[in-house]
Amino acid sequence: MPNNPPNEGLVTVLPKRLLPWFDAHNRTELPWRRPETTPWGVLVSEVMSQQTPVSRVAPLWEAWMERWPSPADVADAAGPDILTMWGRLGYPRRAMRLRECAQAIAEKHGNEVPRDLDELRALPGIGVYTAAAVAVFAYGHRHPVVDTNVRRVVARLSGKPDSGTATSQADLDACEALLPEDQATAARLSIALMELGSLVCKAREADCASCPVVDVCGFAYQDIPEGPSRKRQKYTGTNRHVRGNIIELLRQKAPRPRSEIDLAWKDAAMVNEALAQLLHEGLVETDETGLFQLGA
DNA sequence: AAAGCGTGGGT
DNA sequence: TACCCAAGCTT
Repeated sequence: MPNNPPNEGLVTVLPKRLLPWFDAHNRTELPWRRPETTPWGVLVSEVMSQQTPVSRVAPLWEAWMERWPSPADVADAAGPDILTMWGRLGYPRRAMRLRECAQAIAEKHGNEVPRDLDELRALPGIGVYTAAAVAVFAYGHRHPVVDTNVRRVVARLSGKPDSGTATSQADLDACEALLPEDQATAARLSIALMELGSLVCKAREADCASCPVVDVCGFAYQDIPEGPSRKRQKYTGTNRHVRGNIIELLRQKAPRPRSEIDLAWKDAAMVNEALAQLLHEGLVETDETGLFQLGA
């Protein structure tokens, strides 16, 4: 009896079960899954989806890609246009970083999204997850792609509670150990794992009854205590709330005088603080006459 | 390395 | 009503 590593079975079973399941349940209506989508389109979809539900991203991605199809198009766009187009997706700094990313690709990579994981990781706004997602989903490479869905799925498969914290090297290793050797199969499995977490093995409630790998899962038949959940952040009444209101005001109409910025929040001191930050970060600026507008 | 960064839908 | 959750990244 060979002493196989514990994941040997799963490595064989997962593709056999998950790939057919994915063929049947893959959300092909997500616009970036159309076959003609470029690597840049994939990258944009991933950045927009950072901490934002894909249902809200989809329509915006369509409009964005139609207006600015390539990195060079985004690189040349004006700041106020970028921020207005981004709309209410949230975390507007992502939009500005996406433009920086586009500029780097246009200037240093010949307007082509790099294939190499480290080159991707070096781009503004691209972290470990997004770099892997682009390398795998756009180029079909073999890397662990670990977002909150995959982290949860992999943890549950092995019968452990999801850490609920930021992805660790151990999470990456655990995922990598589940990938088959064949590149194309590994890439397909990576999307399937994420889709399973998104549609079936959900955070609040795992729908084990409709799971294609329920019989090999360490979670399904056990009472796994939930791990410490990620620390939740307040929004109502916080600095972020004020910042959001100010940016929204300027998306609606700009330029505006300071007196109208003060309408964003009843606490003037909080407006002062938030506005100072936004000016410092370049999300807001003043024109020659001292009126406020979205940053260039 | 913990904290900060938007927004909205579901329960 | 609150709270949870959503394809994370940066400093």
